[in-house]
Amino acid sequence: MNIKEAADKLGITPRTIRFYEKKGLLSPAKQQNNLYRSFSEQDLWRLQTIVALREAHLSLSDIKQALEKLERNGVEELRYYLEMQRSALMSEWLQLKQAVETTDRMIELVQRERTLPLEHLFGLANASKQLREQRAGWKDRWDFNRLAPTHDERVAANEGDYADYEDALERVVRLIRPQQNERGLDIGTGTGNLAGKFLTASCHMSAVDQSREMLRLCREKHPEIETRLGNFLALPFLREQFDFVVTSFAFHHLTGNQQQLALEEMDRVLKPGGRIAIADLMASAEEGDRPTSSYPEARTLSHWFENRNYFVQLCRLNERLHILYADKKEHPYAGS
DNA sequence: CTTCTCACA
DNA sequence: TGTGAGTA
Repeated sequence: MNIKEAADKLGITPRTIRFYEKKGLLSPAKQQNNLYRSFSEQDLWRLQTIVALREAHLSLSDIKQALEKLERNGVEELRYYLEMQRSALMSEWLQLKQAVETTDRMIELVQRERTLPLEHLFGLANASKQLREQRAGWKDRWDFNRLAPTHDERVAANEGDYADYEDALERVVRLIRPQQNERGLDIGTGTGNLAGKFLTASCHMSAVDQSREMLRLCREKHPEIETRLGNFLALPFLREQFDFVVTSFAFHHLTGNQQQLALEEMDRVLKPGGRIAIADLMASAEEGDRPTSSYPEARTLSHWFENRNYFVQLCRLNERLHILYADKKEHPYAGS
């Protein structure tokens, strides 16, 4: 099959196909006499895959890698690339959303003032820029992919940061009081220990983690859980999807500013009337131990939720370990 | 109809 | 990440 026929079949131009070939995504045989390209069924299948993945906005170099791995290791690898892409798109989408909000505020500002409020405008721009950089600023300084194979042993040891681990997970479940067929999300799920506990209550669980290896183990243990690559700062879900959102032993990996963003994200994906539980190492304000600790401060987190019309309940399991439970009101502006 | 290259956004 | 023009 010649190039034009192939191009027509796929709804692209011959020019584009040659371009993909130059980029190394494709190498159709050439006829001996005239050097015309000749497309086999294999080539066509490959082109179809490329076109499909382009539609998901994968870059050509990503597609190239995905195709190579797809041939060697099968479909599982492709799934990884698609999940990566989903996570990246979600993150871009959040940034666009933020840009829209900033623009709205600029419009409002310009409309209100008679002279051009340059300083104020610039302030808005800067705030937006900082927010963007914080979102992009997540780094896995611990290499959780490497930690994944031994993670469950470590939490079972029940010491250090993971003291009272099981107890904390059980209490999160009791606080949330999962009902049949509810949708739940576990963020920073690791190997799915917390998310797994909700399966017995017949909930549909989704689990997010930034570590591919952790998620692989999670799927082995609990095939029913829907796993997604992603992190706190750009949850790969649309708004108001979940009846409850939980997280355990993960939140403290964020910096203070990132924690604010993470709370907004949890709030975004939670349905009205939904519940949130955060089990993690926190600083207790009463003790005044904040200066020595980089942990989130329990009271600050509580206030964040209270200011947004949540009913909040805080309990403390040991020196550091707390569980913050927050209940989102059904109608946030009722009565006003 | 096809090839390739150079330039352009 | 593609496209358009010009060539053979």
